[in-house]
Amino acid sequence: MEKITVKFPDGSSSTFSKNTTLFQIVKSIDDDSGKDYIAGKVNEKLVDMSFPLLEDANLEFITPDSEMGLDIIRHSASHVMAQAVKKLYKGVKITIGPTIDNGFYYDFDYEENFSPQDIAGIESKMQEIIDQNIPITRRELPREEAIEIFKNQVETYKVELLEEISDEFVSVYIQDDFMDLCRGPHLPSTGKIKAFRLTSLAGAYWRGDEKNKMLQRIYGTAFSDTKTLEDYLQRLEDAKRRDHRKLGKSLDLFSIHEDAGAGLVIYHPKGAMLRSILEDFEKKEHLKRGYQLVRGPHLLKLDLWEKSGHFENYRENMYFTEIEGQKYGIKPMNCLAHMLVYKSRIRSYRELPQRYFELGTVHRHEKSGVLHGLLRVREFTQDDAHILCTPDQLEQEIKGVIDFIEDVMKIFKFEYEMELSTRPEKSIGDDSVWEKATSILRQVMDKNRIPYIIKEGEGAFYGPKIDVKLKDALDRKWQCATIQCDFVLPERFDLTFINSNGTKERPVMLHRVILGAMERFIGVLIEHYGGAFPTWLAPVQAIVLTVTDRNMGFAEEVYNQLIGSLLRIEKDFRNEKLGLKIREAQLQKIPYMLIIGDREVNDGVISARVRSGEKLKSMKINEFISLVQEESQNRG
RNA sequence: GCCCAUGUAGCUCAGUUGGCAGAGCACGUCCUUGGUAAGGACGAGGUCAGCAGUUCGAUCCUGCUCAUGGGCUCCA
Repeated sequence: MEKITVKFPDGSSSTFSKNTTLFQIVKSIDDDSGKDYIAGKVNEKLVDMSFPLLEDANLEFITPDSEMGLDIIRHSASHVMAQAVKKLYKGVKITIGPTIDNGFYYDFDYEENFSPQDIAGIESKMQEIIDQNIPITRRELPREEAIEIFKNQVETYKVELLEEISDEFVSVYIQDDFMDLCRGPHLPSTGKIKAFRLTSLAGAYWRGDEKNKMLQRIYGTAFSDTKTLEDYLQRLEDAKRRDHRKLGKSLDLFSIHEDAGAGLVIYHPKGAMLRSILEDFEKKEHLKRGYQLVRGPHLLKLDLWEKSGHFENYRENMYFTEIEGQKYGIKPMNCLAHMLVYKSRIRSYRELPQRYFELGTVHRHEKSGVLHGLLRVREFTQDDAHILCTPDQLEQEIKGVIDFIEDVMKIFKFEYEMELSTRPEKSIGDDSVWEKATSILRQVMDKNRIPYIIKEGEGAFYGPKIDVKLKDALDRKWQCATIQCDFVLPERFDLTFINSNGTKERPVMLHRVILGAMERFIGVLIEHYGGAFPTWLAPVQAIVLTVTDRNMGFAEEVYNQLIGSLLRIEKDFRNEKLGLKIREAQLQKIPYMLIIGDREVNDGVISARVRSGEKLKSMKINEFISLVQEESQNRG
């Protein structure tokens, strides 16, 4: 019989007869690791355990607890879920069921809507299928034959998918009477699923297109064992405690009122303070980098929005009003006024680039279903700037903005991902101009070796963009910083500058934000710090606590001296026990608690307790003031 | 906007298969003056999201509206 040589990751190798499967190899080799193998990687290609080796190969086995192993488990779990749903609900059609970060889902088309009660039933049916330990087998067959089979099963979505595949042969996976179109690999049998949970129910459009039918999506997750599943669910619970909506309430930062309107944020004193700190920070950082402050109105005449293309391309997101027969649009962006600043007189190339900065409040009509705490609102303030520069300056200006973003993200210790978005369907301007703008963005990213992913067709209507995405407590991504390269609006508004030859030339405009929107950034920031802001950001930096009523006089002096030094201080002189006051200050996540008892009054000092629980040695008030000021300066 | 769920005191949540609405925390008064995460007693607090309908009677059943949560689509 023909022999083949198999090499293992540890460098060893063995010979087997041709057609030996991975199963047989595992059995034959003396493996005392006690590990369960669920799939393999043959020459870097993932395969099932039943895969027969036909030639010499490098072979690696996949364990259930590895990243790839988990992916396979989850994929098989989604098949088991689909099988369970088909068994329970006659006439249900299956569509697609991929794995996602931390889990999987499957989309179903069924006349009646699933309810949360159905989920329990589906879970127990899945458990039955798992307990039966049904073998999962792969079959390759001609595409036409697969189409026939799925047609007979009235799985019209599968037929639709198959009709778009150009391959002559396709693979399907079969467990019992259930068959699904799938590349694989899969677990050898359903019993290998040791821990799973269905997590939620949602609607989802077929192929993600809102023109298509809405399907029913069931989300789930699976792990290699019960312990890791429970750890994961626990981590989710913990993350929910960092939710900015929860902390916004308990730390008394902001509220959103049904009476006032959805998506409209009302800042309470501490939230307003936090925002003000960020705004001061922003102004300084922009002035340091050669930006100038400008300011535009909230209403601009409709004609101007028509000229810019906003009316045509952005109308459904805008609010309109009418004053004395004149139509106005409420600004959803700040660029128009900034262009009018530029256009207010003739510009020379000598004064470019012009960098106009504004904490610009905008209103956008976001669809009701997308509103989300501070992260998606209808009125928000952007740290917006428009840079008007010569085409020659464009690259260095883009680089300048990227550096700015990196500097700021480092200060907050944010990790982020970058994306480059290209021309969308609904847009203005010539292809050549879009091509130019897109390639320069790409060029700057590549030149500076900044990793990014490309999002086709997701640019702004006037130009391509680079976005920075930050994650919330539940790892959902939110766009914050963005840089948008625009050759189109300068053209539409006939912006010019006089070049060194004395002739008129067209400037380029960069639209950019660094934090993005104050609301969204604050939302992400709250979750990032879990509400325990560093001293420089904390709306309340310290709280003065008395031990008994006797100490109030000196405590009041301390308090006054501290607020006099512009520290952000609260006081709690209530007739309560110290332990209670400390507990409440701790729950409010205040960085320092200053305790004033008889000892402190006698010595004219304060005793500070840090949020961490650490007790500092007693110090004079001035020492404490310097300590906080220094810490704030270092952004600690 | 679409799918599913939810909406009870300031907050977190019980509850009534249709018959006067409950707890803890917070709040107020009093007692207590206590040294690093919850001292005690008493008290006040509700159009059970809103509007309509069914019913002798609706917080509960039905419909619509608004809002919130998880997704989809869309965006900072």
